[in-house]
Amino acid sequence: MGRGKIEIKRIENSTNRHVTYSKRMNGIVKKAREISVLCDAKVSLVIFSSSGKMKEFCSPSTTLINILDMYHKRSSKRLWDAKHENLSNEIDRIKKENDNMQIELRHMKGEDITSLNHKELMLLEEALGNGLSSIRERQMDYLRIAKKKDEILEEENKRLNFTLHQQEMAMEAASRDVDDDYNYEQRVRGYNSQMPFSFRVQPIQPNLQERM
Amino acid sequence: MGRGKIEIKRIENSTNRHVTYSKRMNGIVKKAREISVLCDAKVSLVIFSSSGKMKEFCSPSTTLINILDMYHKRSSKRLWDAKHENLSNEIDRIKKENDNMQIELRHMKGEDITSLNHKELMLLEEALGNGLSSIRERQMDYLRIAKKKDEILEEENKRLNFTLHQQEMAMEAASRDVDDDYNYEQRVRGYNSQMPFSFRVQPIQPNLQERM
DNA sequence: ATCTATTTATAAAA
DNA sequence: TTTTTATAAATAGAT
Repeated sequence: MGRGKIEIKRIENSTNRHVTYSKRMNGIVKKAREISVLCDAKVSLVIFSSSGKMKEFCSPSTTLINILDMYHKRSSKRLWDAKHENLSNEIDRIKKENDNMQIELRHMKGEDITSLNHKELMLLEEALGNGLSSIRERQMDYLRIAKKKDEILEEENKRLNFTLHQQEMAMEAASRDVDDDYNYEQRVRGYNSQMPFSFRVQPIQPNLQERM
Repeated sequence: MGRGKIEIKRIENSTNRHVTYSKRMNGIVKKAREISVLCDAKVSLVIFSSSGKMKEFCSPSTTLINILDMYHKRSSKRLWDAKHENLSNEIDRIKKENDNMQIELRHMKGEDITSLNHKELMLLEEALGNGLSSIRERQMDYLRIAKKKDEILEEENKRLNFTLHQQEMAMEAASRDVDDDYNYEQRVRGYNSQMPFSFRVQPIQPNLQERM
């Protein structure tokens, strides 16, 4: 396509060669862009001129990295070292594992189970039953702990009330001895009745502080 | 360059698109080969069709790896390192996802639940309960199908027994006419009483063959 | 760069 | 797919 036909062999005249390079290089890039638009193709094109100038084209829908990735999967040629291959393999492996777990989880939540047969359903039901009973047992633990805590608190309460009562008795006796001590007793009584019940006693059982 | 001018935009007709792809793809590869011969250029060309078929061209004087190396030096874009980093990040991400699912699965099986608080246990219990009821519902479906199958079989059984009985009666009547036919009747009776019950009737309800 | 005669690529049809 | 063929596009050589 030109004034004359040319043989496809190295152009010896350096000027001609460079002129032809720049013309054809633009031509190829244009063609690459066109095929990627017309035909939905992903193209990666890298050209180095004999003088070392680089030209790159990549379809707008992708990246060179992406294309190399696809290339890698197709060609089984190792573009990057074993390390990368290992990473890729590991990703595949973990993804598969992930998918399986996802499916198992969905099944345990009762989703997507129409594909399961009777036996599989039985196993699933058993697993769920076991899970449920473990969880209920654990909840019973909490209940037991709460009850025990209650008991201890109540007992301590009683003890403290008793002590308090004794003190009051003692003070009454004292006030009978020292007549104008009446005001003091009033102050003590007032203090205790203002304080919320829950602050009057402090449990001293660290093992029962479990999180609920 | 063709019978008509075309706009450079995606060819919607899939046949045309594929024809154009294969023609232009060959065209580009030819051009790439030509420029690399005529002008001493190093060219790497990778094309993926929309259907995923790959075509590669690389100047005979070099390799893709070589060109990528040169690309790497020129472009300051880090191809390998970026790739490596991406892979590592993805692995981390997927692994984390994996761990979470693993934990969730274990919890649903009633394992490792001592770290859960009361509210978390309640939610878990609810999820398990929902799962169980879905599964039991599905099992009931199977049961219903089995019952229906049974009913149909039984009905068919009755019908067949009735028909059989009628035939026997007819034969008896015949044997009363033809005196020495007694042996034949004995053979027929013997045959049916040896056959297992389940083989005497054949269900004709393809929709009830669901996998169990 | 730009022009243009010619070659080449390819769109449409088969 | 591949071939055919009319036409569009690319480009060699000149300017």
